[in-house]
Amino acid sequence: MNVIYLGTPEFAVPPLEKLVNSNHKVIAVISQPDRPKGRGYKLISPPVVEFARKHNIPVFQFANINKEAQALLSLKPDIMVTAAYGQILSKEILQIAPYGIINVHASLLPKYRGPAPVQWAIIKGETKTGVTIMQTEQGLDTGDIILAKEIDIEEKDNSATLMEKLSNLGAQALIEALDLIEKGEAKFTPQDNEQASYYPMLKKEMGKIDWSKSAVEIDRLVRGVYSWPGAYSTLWGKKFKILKTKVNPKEYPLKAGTIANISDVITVMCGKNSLDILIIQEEGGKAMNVSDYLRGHKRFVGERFE
RNA sequence: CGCGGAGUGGAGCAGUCUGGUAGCUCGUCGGGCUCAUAACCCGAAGGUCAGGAGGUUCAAAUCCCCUCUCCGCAA
Repeated sequence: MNVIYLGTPEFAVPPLEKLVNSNHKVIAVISQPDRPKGRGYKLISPPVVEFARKHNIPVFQFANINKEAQALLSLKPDIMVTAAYGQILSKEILQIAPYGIINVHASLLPKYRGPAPVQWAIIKGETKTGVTIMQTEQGLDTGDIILAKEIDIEEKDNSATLMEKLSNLGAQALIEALDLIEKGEAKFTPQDNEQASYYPMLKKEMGKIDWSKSAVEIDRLVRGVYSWPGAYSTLWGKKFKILKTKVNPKEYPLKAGTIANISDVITVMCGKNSLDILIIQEEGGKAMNVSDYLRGHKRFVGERFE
């Protein structure tokens, strides 16, 4: 089938790659416009655009796709695919392709609808998640389900590693779904709205650690908000990113947030149990193992994260 | 040209304001002690202090100028 692919971030690259190498043909890639990013506000193209250019696939970066129905129609797609595209599609756009439009979503719908399903699944302590291929419709992630694939969330997974796994799993699921649709064998199952949950985009402040919470919860937060926005806390008026932690069952008779012990790691007392910080990044500095960090910094047992 | 921090032996840092023999913790290598050890003791190697045959100076890691690189904020 001739496919128009709509996607933007890193997550959307593997499915596109698999699609390019499949029997289906990607006739166009649509993504968000380049945005100023990073130091100096340089204009950066979305990862999907970079990929498409390398493979000589026509790229469109519409400011508002809903005004471009004619352009899409003239491409004559059989079907369209969305994967973390980033714009809400109008009814008109949804009806352009004869086979409609399907979406790759990184959760087991109807749970974890919304733009940050992977992060939230980790933060909430889920032990499994997955990808769902469903119809794209006007509601956010509410369309009928074509197929889903499960995966376990491991203790060591953070959003970055899990995202990568789900992205690859999603790529596989997407091709299967397209094949089913092409053969006319796809079944469309409505979502059970009773079971549905929706979680919003992460905000920067969500990375701030509340040490009065349990070590288990904080560890989930650290893993869930990695690598954006990243968990952080303040010490000596400086912001420290906390990139990797491990729950430590020890309890100390100290206020939450207090550094209880220093060895190869920094152990901080939490609301319940304590947390070993393994990788830390001081404001302005680079990320490093705590054991390295400690070599050049004074011991600071008894100090307290705010 | 958005704001800011930083580049010093293999690692992490101090020294820069108040120019004048390059230092700390760890690692590495050799030796000692020990039943033994990531412990302890002694010793050694290893740096043109990011780069500029730049400026100031009797003298620059340190003050001034330019370039490169890394990072935090912001987006």
